Amino acid sequence: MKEQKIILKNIDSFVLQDIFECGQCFRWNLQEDGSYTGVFGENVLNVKQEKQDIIMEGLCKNDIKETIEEYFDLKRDYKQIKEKLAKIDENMEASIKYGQGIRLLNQDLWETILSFIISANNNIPRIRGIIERLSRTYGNEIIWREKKYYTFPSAEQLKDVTIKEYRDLGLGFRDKRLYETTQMIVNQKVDLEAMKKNSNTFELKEQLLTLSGIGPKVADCILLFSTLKRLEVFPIDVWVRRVMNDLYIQEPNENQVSKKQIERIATEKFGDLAGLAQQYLFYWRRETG
DNA sequence: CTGCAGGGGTAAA
DNA sequence: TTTACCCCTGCA
Repeated sequence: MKEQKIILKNIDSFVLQDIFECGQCFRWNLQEDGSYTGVFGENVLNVKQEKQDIIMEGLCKNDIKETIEEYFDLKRDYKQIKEKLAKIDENMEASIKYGQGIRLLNQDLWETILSFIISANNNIPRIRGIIERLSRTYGNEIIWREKKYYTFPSAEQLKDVTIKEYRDLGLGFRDKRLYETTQMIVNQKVDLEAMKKNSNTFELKEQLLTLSGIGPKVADCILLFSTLKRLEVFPIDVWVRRVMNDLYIQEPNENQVSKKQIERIATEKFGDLAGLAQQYLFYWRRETG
């Protein structure tokens, strides 16, 4: 672990608020100066934007350049993707204009699995609080610039945590789900390392669905927001249902619209970029009402 | 002040 | 296909 710094100049498609507030992550905190500080893996990082420059500094386990290239998905050409999606219709054009700085983070698979189990039927402030307490209680402490930070606890670190302890942490009915999923992963009923090498998206989703607390929506979020990075999946939550119905279906009661129907339209319109289209539409709709 | 709906769904009936 | 679910917040 050593203090490192990197400055990205003239980088395209990179806006802090878009990246950190678009719903894909829960551990990046807005600072008073407009920068964000977060913990991912063993790293603590502060990211700020000054004119055209993105300045990143913090404690990194490995080389900061490689670390952030991977985490912030810097090798992907978002400009090209956005141009392609914007041509589809005026809705996509508007949503991309709004969230033009979005990048889909490559987040640790294990952390993403637990985070999105916690997210089920929950609101963002509470999700963030739970994850913070979980890290503070069971993760490793890192001190940077005289402040304490905590890594997200590993499966091994959570292996002996009881359902009651989760409940006391404020997890509510998700206590059992966290416990069961952790046991399944520790006992290799689901092999995360094998999943990272699996190229079959359908198989990956099937495996995720065997874990407690993971249904179709959470599975898709994990496929999209973790290092698995499947851009073709299309997580459907209340906001996506709403925006898709308003734009493309116009059923008076949006709850009547089936997921199958939404998925079919998403695949037809957005193809293998459905996941990114979902993120632009979701962020646009949730932030602008 | 109390009551209640609803929130980035899932599991069980 | 429907319903309960832990906890917090906003609002009647």
